Amino acid sequence: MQEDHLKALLACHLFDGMQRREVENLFSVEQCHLFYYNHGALIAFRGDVYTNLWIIVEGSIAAEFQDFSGKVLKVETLKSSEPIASSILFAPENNLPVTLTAETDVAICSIPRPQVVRLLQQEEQFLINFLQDTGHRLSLLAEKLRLVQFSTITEKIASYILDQADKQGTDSPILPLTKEALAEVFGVTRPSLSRDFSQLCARGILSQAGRQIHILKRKELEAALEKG
Amino acid sequence: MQEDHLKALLACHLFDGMQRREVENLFSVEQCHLFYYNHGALIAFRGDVYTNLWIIVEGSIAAEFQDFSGKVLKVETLKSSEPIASSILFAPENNLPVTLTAETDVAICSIPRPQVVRLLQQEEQFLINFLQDTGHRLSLLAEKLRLVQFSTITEKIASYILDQADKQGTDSPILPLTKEALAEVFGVTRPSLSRDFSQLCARGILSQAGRQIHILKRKELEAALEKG
DNA sequence: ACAAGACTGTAACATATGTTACAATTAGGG
DNA sequence: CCCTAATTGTAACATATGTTACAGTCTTGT
Repeated sequence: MQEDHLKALLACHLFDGMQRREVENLFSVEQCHLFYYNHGALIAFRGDVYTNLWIIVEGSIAAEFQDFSGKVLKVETLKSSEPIASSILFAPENNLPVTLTAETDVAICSIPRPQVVRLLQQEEQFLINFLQDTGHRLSLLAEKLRLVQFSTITEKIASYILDQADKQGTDSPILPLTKEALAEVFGVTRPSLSRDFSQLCARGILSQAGRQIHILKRKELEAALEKG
Repeated sequence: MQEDHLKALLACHLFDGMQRREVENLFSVEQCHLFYYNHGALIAFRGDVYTNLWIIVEGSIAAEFQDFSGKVLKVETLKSSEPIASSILFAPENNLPVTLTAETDVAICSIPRPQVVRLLQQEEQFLINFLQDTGHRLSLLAEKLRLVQFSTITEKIASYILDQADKQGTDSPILPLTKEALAEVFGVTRPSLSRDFSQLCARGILSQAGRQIHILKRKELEAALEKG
């Protein structure tokens, strides 16, 4: 394995709080396999059997639901050093709940389950990290479900923009995604998203120039969180 | 603790494959607390901090999302002997993702987290069971999200009825829920559900008399799974 | 600097689902 | 067995979102 891939692997949060030597004592990198995918490649389908723990060591991966037609709901973007579907590794149904697509050129390290079991048993820190990761994913997924079910497009926009303004520390945030990608994250169509953006502008709450947003009436935007 | 509550506790799948004596050696029932709730009571809100592992020892609990208005999406029904929100116990955000409501009179056993940690470390079987439970919940939640996002009401009905027919081993299944409860499970309004049921009847695919369903054209019902 | 492709806004229209209200039926408790 | 409350079907209407199509603008690679 290349040194940068090994570094990415050891930077995985599952190994937080462990020394590199401890990790290397407990599992042999030789027994892991590396897989490479090109940008845009389909890595795995929803329903595929998942029996090894995959950790991304290069690039990033989209985890999403796909309709038989083209409809998409993006669940999350997984980046280098992140484990994939940790919860599923030990689920009674070992099937991936989402489809995985390479958003860039990607390299994945595949760790056999017995090695994971050994780490869980022999390293308390790894156990805690693993449980934290699975718990965190469940929280994310539950929140996603709540948003999909209970919020209108306008509410999603308001919540997203307020969040970005917060993160970027300004009332003039720049969208980190194209509107097209944002539509996938929200699980709505692009024209519908565009329409609602326009309405918020028409109401004088926002102004936009491409990805550059300006919050003009923050209070009304916050009010839109609860009323649409 | 009453003997029947203790029995329910030990019947929890987390203890599968362990002897009663092993369990009792590893954690002291004395350090657990019992909580009682009446039918209909609110047990906990979404967002509440969750730091002990709760196991139902009597009755059943609805885990659901609730709108600020009255809209409800039921995620699952948790029955006696089932653990609650096992994933969340170790999540970095220790907040319940759903609201818990008592569907009957309920008794809950609350196990302090340190005791759970000890069990996880010292009993491999418990660790496996715990990971299986969290994995299973994630699978369920992911599937729920997919259904909410990608299927029409008619598709949900078709899928549900075919599933029930399968479980009950007959093409004339009886709905185990009122239509009102079913609407909550689907996250739709009751009149909308009723309207789509009527349409399926009008198309000659089903007939219904209260909760008694008859599948008249199984092939068309199966086709409705993919096309609405 | 240019061309090709990606991204964006917009409009007219279609459709699924929600809202509200009311009457008919059923089921359970006293 | 009856009475009340829960459940159900239905209709007219409102609304949110999807669909399709097109034209304008921005990006990016060469």
